[in-house]
Amino acid sequence: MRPAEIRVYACLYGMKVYSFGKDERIRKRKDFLKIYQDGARISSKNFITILSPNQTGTRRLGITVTKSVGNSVKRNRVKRLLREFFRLNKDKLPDSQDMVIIVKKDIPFLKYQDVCAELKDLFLERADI
RNA sequence: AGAGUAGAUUGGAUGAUCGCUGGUUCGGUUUACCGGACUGGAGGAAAGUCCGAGCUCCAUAGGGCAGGAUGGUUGCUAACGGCAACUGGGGGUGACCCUAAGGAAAGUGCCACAGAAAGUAUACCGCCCUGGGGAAUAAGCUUAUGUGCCAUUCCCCGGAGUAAGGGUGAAAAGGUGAGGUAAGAGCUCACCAGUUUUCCGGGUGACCGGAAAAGCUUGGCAAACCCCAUCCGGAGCAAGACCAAAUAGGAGAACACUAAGAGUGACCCGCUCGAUGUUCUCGGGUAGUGUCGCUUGAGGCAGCAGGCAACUGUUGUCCCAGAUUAAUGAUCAUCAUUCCCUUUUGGGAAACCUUAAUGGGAAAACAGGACUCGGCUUAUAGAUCUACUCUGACA
RNA sequence: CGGGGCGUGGCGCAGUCUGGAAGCGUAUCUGAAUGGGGUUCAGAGGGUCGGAGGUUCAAAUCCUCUCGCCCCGA
Repeated sequence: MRPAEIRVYACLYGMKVYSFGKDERIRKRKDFLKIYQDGARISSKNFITILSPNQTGTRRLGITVTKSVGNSVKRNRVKRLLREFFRLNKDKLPDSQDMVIIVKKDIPFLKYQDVCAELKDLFLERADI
């Protein structure tokens, strides 16, 4: 099913495509620990991504930003950028998959385009496999 | 014009698309979601957590003793270690700035090196007087005799006085002058500086101004111990209150018994509760994307009045974040601010100066609520305003 | 929210309590020794004592404020 068709179906069932509700977030410490144990890790320049299948039928995102990244303004900005990327590109990701993104320390000031380019490379590669 | 001092304000704006989150409401459906509409959604420091309070709980906290904090005065305040005004001291040409600023004649302690001595002043050198011994010398007297006496000078040993002087040191015991003395010394006097006491005047007060007396002259350090005055019970929203099912323990009261232990996060006294057993009554510990606490408050804004001011009173008006893996974002467009480049216009011989416009590009800080307030401190691109001072020039 | 610790040559530390010349090890450089290197020996250089202010005759040390780092408890 192509993205355009998903949007059509979504409109028919009254669902928003680019929303990002609470169901799509990983919010429990237990879940995080489980994904850390079982998931497959992919490292890139600024992020470490952990992927793990789940049984809920939805794609879920969790973000880990430690204190060493910077003060709360920098941490919040990185989280917002990653959330924005997930929100706009989640229809290209496989179903029933949990995804935790860990932000490395000492990263430079990122724009949205930088995040987009880095993560798109990553997931296009996986799609080919 | 330049340099500077003090204080205040602001911390980009609008729109579109896609999202996040609180509230109200409507519909679907049904007790949990979905959708629609309307509406609210970070700061001057939200930060650091350095003080002070509210609020909550802990036998409502009484006494003692530790410990801690504060330290000019008056006022403001719910309170403060905060603020305002004033006083003393210090700095600056000045606007102005800094100031833990009670007590050193309660006690203890410390003051390196140097120096005689670093605190009940001492007595090493020096100065002066004097006892004894020795040496030298001119005159006089004397004698067998430079033998003795006397005088002067020097040296050695001892006694008494003195604090004027002594390359030091951060600091040396009031300073200058005169008298006085064997030599000296506030020993005495004059002037000056300081201290204490008393009196007069001003001020609510810190304190200020003036007068008199006492020779009184007493080093510094209490951000050394300490003394004095005032204040402080402890813990903190992870405080604290509540909740469905299953499983099975618990709680309260009375009686008996025990006096161990616990409540008390400095300790002691005091106070309160009581291990265990029996009987009766009640109905829930744990758990959790749980609920409440959770945002209306010593609240914001505007006007008027009082006060030098901090601030207070009063009237009107407004409701302005409540997340919990933790919400305010992303993209685009336009405008405004600053800077750079290009071209054009005006002046000029040129270098260049300057006004406006076109096009292109770049920059925009410090920083994100987590129970709530009042302060303090720290970070901060750029922009704006007010008052004042000094220097230079001109009138 | 509460509590504690650290900051001194390039690196690791002492000195701070009780104020009085800033030191130790290692590293660096120079020389000696060796055919050369290492080890060893001798010598030298290198410090705003995290920052600012204050007290004091005098501050790494005492006091106040502040910056950064680390740890612990609920």
